[in-house]
Amino acid sequence: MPKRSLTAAFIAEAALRLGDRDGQAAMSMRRIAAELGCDPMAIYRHFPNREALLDAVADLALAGVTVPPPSVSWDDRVREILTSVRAEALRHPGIAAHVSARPPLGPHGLRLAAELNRALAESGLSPTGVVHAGQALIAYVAAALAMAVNAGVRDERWHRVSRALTGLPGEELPVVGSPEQFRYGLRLMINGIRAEPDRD
Amino acid sequence: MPKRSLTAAFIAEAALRLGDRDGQAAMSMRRIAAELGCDPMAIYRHFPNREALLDAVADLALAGVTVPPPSVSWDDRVREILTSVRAEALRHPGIAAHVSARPPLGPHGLRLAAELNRALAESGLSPTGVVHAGQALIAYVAAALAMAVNAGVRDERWHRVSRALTGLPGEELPVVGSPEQFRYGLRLMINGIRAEPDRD
DNA sequence: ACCTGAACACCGTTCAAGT
DNA sequence: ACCTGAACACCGTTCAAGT
Repeated sequence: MPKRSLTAAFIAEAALRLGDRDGQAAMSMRRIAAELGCDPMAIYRHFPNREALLDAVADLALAGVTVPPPSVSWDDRVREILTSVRAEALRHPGIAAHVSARPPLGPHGLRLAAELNRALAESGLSPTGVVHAGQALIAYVAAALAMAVNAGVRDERWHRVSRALTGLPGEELPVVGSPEQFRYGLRLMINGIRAEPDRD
Repeated sequence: MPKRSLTAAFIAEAALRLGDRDGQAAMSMRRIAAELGCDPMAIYRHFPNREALLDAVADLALAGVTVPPPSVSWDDRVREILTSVRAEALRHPGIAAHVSARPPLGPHGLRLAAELNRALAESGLSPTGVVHAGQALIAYVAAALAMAVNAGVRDERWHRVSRALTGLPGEELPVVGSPEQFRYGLRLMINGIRAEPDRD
């Protein structure tokens, strides 16, 4: 047998590669098993179900996220962590949607959530404020990521309604899910944190 | 034949009711057809595919969203519209996840996006700022809604990481996807809009 | 011309049968 | 005891056959 005892990590890595190559539609138990050259049921020996496997793959996609050193200001650290999360997830088209749909509860996700909270703790927010703001920021990144995955290209109907209200020509309107749009929302939230009353 | 010529609206309404009763798993073409007492293929006469049908159902779920009169301040209008969107979507468990996953491009969604933009236009943001901020707010609502759908209940692992950083007892931590958590993030964004430099 | 439903090409997961 | 793969209970959608 050429399959060498399967491990959870090996399965998740193969699934990530498969998704990078063939996209989200390829992330079925049957096709992942085919990629591994094993029986679909062999995967269930290492993961209770498909969702658990995808959670592991999603966490793997966050392995490359860069965290700035503590010498960097708290708001730049928040910005860089979240921008890097979005960018890393988008580098893995097969799993990006799942990254956006699930809480970051794998080892890499928890590490990043901890780093995010550590940065927010320096903002002067109250302890509950830190937790609230951290969740709000994670929610925002998740949504921006989902928009980037789903839209990607400019949607004419979106533009029609925006144009009607602002009078701007369509070319100047931000693309849904674009990096510029992402950065703007992030700035709003960080500005909002700075404006919170319970800061030092 | 008791089925009386099917219309798109009639199909969408039946699907919404079915989802309210039996949840997200019931929203398959086959089960919706069974609810209607028709052949699954009859639906394709009115919608090109399942996604188009779910888009229509999602828009229907937004029919009851309340929009405050223009006499209300812009920030209260933003808050009320978005809070109402979240609440109305959660009243329809079969379609809430789809509402959060897709841009609001149906008639009700476009109406609400227009109202949101109108309110933001009064905030003093530049025209592009209005569009950016509107998209960021919609992204935030979508993510908060997805969290409420997916989590709902407290997730112990989330709490573990938050507790480690803040030293708070678990009982005081916000529940992921809770209304309080939603309101906090919304306040951050509105505060952030107020802090934008290009306001009047 | 319109409509139906059988069929296609898949799913995730269970479970009985094999080693 | 462990593992395999056939089978179950579904999918969304195509398309040929019927009216």
